[in-house]
Amino acid sequence: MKIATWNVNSLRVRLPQVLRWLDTHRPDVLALQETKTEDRHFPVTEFEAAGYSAAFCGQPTYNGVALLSRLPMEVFAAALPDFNDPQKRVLAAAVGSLAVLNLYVPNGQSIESDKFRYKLEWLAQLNLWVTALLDKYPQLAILGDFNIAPADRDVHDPRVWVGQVLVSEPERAAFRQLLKHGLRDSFRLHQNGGGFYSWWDYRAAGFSRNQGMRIDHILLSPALAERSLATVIDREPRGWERPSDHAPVMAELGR
DNA sequence: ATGGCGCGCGCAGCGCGA
Repeated sequence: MKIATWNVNSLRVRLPQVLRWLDTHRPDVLALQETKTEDRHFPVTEFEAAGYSAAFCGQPTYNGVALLSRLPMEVFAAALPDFNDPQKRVLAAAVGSLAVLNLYVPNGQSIESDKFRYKLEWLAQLNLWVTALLDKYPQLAILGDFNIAPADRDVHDPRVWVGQVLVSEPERAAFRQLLKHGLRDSFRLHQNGGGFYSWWDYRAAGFSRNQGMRIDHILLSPALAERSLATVIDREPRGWERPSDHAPVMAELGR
């Protein structure tokens, strides 16, 4: 089984690339973030023609998440519970024996910003929810754009980013809190080195110089981590014409 | 070196992303 995540930075613009990538890799589930697409405009028929059913939770201009699946899918949440938030950043579904939680974690903008406080509150509420989810769904995968580089090896030049949003200690502490539940960063089950990124700035030729960050993740519950065969960041679409600034990340599960 | 690009919105240029 293959599950994947991709921040597409507008599904309207990136639809041909998503269809191309699905056709090549045929994941069972693909979680999308930053669809920036209202539900009434979601390209359901295009994905159905490709063999995927779709669940989506969108809004105009900003945010928006979706799940594509080749297997029957039953949505059980479209928001963080007990957290009043108009921003569409969460979509959770049961797919076969798995529970899949698609997240678009707030960016935070800057440490001084109100948006940063919102990010930390959002992450705290997520941590509360994950405790309950793991009880109910032992086979839980949490995937998406976390907007957190967990460690300095996930940042091209940590000195430039010290104390900034995406790498600050409070954000990393929230990420570690998720791992304390027993969740594993699936990429790190298979690769210990640095220099592996999932996002590169459009500016300053970030991709061609591999100046990026690893902020898109697939976390696996203990039961799923045991089944983990591989997790790869596919850099290829980042090199296509008019790319998203994020690359897809895909995990392969055995048994 | 904090701009640099790309997106939506909407028709100029701004807010936002990371």
